[in-house]
Amino acid sequence: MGCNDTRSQSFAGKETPMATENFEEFAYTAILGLILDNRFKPGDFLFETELANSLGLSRTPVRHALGQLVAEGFLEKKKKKGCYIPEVSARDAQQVFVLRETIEGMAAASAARWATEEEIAFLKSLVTKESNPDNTLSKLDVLEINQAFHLGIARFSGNRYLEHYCRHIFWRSNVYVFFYDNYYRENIDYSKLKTPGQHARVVAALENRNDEKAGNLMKFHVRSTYEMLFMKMQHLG
Amino acid sequence: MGCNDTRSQSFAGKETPMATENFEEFAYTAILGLILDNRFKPGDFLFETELANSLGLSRTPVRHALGQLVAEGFLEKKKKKGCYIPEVSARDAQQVFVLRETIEGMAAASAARWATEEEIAFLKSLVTKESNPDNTLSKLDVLEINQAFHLGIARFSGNRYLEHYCRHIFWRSNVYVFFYDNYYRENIDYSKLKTPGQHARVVAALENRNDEKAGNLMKFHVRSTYEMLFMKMQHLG
DNA sequence: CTCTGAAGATATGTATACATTAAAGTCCAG
DNA sequence: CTGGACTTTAATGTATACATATCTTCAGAG
Repeated sequence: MGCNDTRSQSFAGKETPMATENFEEFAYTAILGLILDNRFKPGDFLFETELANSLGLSRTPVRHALGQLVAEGFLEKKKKKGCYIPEVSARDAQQVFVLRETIEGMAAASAARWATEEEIAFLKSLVTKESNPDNTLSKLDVLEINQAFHLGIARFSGNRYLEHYCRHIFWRSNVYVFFYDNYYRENIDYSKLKTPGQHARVVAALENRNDEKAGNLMKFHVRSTYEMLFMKMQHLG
Repeated sequence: MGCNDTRSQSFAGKETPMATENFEEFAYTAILGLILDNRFKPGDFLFETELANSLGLSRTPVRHALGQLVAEGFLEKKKKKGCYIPEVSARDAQQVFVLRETIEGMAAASAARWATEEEIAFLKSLVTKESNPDNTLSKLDVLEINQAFHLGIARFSGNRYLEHYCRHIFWRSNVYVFFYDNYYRENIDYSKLKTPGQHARVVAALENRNDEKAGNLMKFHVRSTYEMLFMKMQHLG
């Protein structure tokens, strides 16, 4: 149970704290990295001592970081027992994605009003990258572009609270993306998936400053993602 | 600066931890109580040592609790400086209420589908209380009924993430309700305000299981609250 | 008088020792 | 066997001592 090594692949790319950040922040991002990197499975407990040792810290900052992650809903906690990865279920996935649809829809609509031209250009560059059939993008590349796209729109909404919720529900929903990924590893040409086209259409609506359209297209895109996942996840029960 | 006494009036009704709860939980609810009770003004810092002394704890559980409150957006934090009450502004209020409108609207719509008959009856009883012109309700009573109503609907939405966001944005928006309250203390007959009637109509929609109507009525209600506050808050700038 | 900077005060950040408790294991009686 | 109470164990919960960074203050140079 838990993680025995500190090596970090892909997402979990932090082994030492940056100059500016303190141990609490380092622990937070490191642990979140481990979670997003799927190093634990639902129901697994994250032990303070074990994490502290593997990160080379004392329990204090680790405990603080775990508290944050619980407060933000990435982890759950049993009193005097510990923090653990939330169980996944079809019902939970439905709750997460229904909410994400609304929240991100709202963010896209708001971004149509508040995003600067430079910000929209940035989003456009992301779409260009992921749409190019010449590039051979790794799964990780795709994940990172997708993250930059969704969190970018969240930021460009100009509403700090909305951005906060977007980030949260995005990461929470990604638990299901990763979960799915673990069970169905295939080689896919991502440029042929529906995602890039849907992203492109959202950006087009942003360029036209059409908030209603941007919101609806984003909602459609999120629902489309959910349905794609759910088709493959019937076994969750 | 900060709070010098431990006495608790109105909201801040906790001086000793309950049997079941540990010091971290006690500190959390106690500090939240102090915040909601308006013991601090925007920009005030909450010192760990001071809080620990006044609550009769060590800094450890207090610090943990402050971390939670920051993670949940009740407080902001400057590194190596401390936690402080977020500043208020017209722009911030607008962001908060626009979001609250969407979030609580969604919750009401969801509750129309998922709330049990008992839960709807509970909401109805709250409306009855606040609508009764015979009762002389204190400001505190009204605040508590209002809280029970809004957080009740959040819970009855059946979506734990949505409930989480509702709680958060509700409390955040209440900063403005309290702020306003501090500047404009008047004696008002609450049963004559628009609020009880708007609450009643939301409940009626829930009874009819009309999700769209429930959502729209709630959105309207939240916007109405905002507009009422904003009329009085032009001076915020 | 103002600006600069160095020293002191104060609050946060971290490690560690110890207390507590939930749960797993163990032993014995039925 | 089986069940229940005791023991052990391994984790969290808490207090405290110390490290560190930031703000304040005050002195001295320009």
